[in-house]
Amino acid sequence: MPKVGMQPIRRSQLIAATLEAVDQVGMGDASIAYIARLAGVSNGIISHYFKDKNGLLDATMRHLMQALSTASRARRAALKDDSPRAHLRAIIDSNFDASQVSGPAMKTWLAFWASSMHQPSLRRLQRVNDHRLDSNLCCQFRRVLPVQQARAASRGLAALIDGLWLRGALSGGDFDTEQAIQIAYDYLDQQLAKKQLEHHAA
Amino acid sequence: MPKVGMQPIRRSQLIAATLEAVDQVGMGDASIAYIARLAGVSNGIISHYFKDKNGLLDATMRHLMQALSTASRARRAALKDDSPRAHLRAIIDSNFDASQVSGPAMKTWLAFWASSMHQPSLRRLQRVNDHRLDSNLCCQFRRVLPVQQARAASRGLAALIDGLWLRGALSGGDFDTEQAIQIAYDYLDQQLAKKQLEHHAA
Amino acid sequence: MPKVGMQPIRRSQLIAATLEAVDQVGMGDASIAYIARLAGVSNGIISHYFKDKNGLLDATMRHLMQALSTASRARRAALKDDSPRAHLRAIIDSNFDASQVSGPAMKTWLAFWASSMHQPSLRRLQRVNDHRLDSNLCCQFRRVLPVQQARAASRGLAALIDGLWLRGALSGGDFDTEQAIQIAYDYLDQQLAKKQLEHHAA
Amino acid sequence: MPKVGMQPIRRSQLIAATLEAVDQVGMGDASIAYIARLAGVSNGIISHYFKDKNGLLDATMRHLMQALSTASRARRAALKDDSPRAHLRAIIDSNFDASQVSGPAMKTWLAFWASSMHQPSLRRLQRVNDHRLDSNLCCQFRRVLPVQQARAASRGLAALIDGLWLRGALSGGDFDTEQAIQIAYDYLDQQLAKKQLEHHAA
DNA sequence: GATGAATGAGTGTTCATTCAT
DNA sequence: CATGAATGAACACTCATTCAT
Repeated sequence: MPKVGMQPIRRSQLIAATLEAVDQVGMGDASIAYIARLAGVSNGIISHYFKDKNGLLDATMRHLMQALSTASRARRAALKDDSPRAHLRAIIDSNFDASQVSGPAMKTWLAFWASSMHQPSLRRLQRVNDHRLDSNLCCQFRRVLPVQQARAASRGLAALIDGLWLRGALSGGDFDTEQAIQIAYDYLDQQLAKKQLEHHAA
Repeated sequence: MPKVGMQPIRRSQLIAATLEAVDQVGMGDASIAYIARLAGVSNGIISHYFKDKNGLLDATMRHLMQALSTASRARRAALKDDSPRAHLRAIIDSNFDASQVSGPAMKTWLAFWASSMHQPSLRRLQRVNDHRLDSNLCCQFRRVLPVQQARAASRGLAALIDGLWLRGALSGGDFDTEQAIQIAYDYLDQQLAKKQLEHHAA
Repeated sequence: MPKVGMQPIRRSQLIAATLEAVDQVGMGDASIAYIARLAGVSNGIISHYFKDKNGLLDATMRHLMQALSTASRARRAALKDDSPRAHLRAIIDSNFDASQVSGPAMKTWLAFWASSMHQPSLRRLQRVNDHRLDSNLCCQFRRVLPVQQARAASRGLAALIDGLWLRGALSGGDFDTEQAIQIAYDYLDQQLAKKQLEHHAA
Repeated sequence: MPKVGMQPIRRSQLIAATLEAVDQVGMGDASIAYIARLAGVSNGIISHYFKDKNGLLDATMRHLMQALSTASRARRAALKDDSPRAHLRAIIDSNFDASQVSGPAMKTWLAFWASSMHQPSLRRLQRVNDHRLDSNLCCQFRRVLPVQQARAASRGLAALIDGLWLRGALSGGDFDTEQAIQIAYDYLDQQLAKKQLEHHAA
């Protein structure tokens, strides 16, 4: 059933199949044949749309990142309160969004992280993503904290988010999102509380 | 030539070669042939000592964990100050010990984490390790905090440690250990500070 | 847009692309996709005009042969001198014509020769071509030599031409055409010189 | 039935299978699977002994060349007459030796020639071989001819030999070796005859 | 007439594993 | 103990071909 203009359809179909495959058997065993079978297409189609397996994995990682940044942007655009605290909470929330703590997403992120240690193209994507979170956080912290402290706070919060996420991913299937968010909120408030201390000291 | 008692020698020789291999080419490309070449032995010997490749990876992960817990125990045994704060700082320190932030260690940990999502035996090891850090932290926090708070604090600190470690690993080669430790110390002190607030409130 | 009469245009366009492809990457790697890309058309069009890849290769070889025989005919038609020697020199010249010693031509001829060992259709073409050169040469030699000698002389000269051509093709890019032609002329004159000897002997 | 010291045995076994395969189906269709089946071994063994297919083809071409030079050396060592003419005749003979005009040998040579146009490693081998024939011929011609003439004579004879060989290969299965040798002998004598002419002229 | 989506068999290659020596 | 020869399945990838549009 060959048609015209299939490119975007097939691409997202194959990316979805890749996520599903990584969820089911891990990235190591997510062969092209396996992914193609999940997508219900032939093996050869992958090179047709992504050149090779690497192209597919690249596209899949890009898709995950875009999903995250889209979710984050949506949450922040919907804020009624423009305070730094509200923005930072929205960022925290979006990192524990359902789309990010699902099995496929978590497994794929982890696998990509591991792969990125030895694959320049993935590593580059990885660093772009890391930097974006960091800079988003820092931007907000700087509205209430001096630059030095803002930087430390954003590093700490970014690490805490990733760490909570990581331990959630590794712990099993039951991710207690609420508890994780609470811990992150706590950290956030403690960092913001330094504002007053700073003012008193000044 | 006495060939008795080779077992422990060969085993650690092969584990070391595995770590080196994962560092050099990643777990995906760390084939038995590659590891054997690094160790300077024949391919066949691996099944002799570890049954199969999985056995070797299992043993390697166990080795890493043991190294971490040994380092931690050593630091804590050397403490002159028995306070919870001192113990918790020692635990933090040992997680950013040189042995844990080296290239091979970081790459191998990451690879194991990713693999553990799909390999029951690795997953079991992983959870034991996670639990040990958690319980060590909680144990100390409970000496000054009520159980509920102690649990939250230990989860937060564990996550922060892992997150700092993770972001350090992913960021490139230059791991700013001092900054990471400082952020963790900060978090620790904030959690411990709740003791007084709690007492006042009570 | 009148799409009638495209056949001859498309056919020669695709044949030219085939020659270019064989020149660039060799016959083994001259895939339909590669040729189509060079020609700036879609993959599917080749079966439309040539049924399959074999049809295209067949047509390409026919094209090369026609080019050679056309060149030869043109040279001989332009002769002012009708002597056997003049004709034979013209034949020699046309075999080292620029169109025959160019990279694409040499590489394609060689590739076809090799393929013709295992492909009946190409082999048939090949033999027709060989026979034509032989018979053209023999025809002229017979005007001055007895049949037996004429046959030997034409075989020798044909072989010498092919051999010079082959060694030129294999040697690299720098084909010393003049030297090759000189050697062939030499051989020609020696064969023709047997005429007198023969007469003397008679 | 794995044994030790199989390397030389397996290597020549696989080279023989390669020649047979190229003879049967041509180099294009001589897949590793086909060759392995002919040799009665598994596919994987080829990489074990030759690293990859290219290594096998390289070794096969080297084998053919060595066979030729060995044959040539043997013939020349057996000469009772040390004259240039005798040596040159021996060289001619060895190029039409049964080992060189057999189906497998001819088809493989042709295929290698074609491949060498696009494969640097084969091209290098090819040029070494060409140069050897040229220099052997020239060496003998120089014993009776001035250098300039010797060089031309050796080029001509080399080309004639290759051309006769090529046309024999392409013509079908029936290689009239005797006729080819006679034509080459003729050429040889004509070149040697220039000695006297030269002297007379001088 | 022309496209390009789609197939699926086939390619070279890698690899964990087994086992005779 | 240790070797390395040997296997065969699995892999990513290529390709000529078909066909709905």
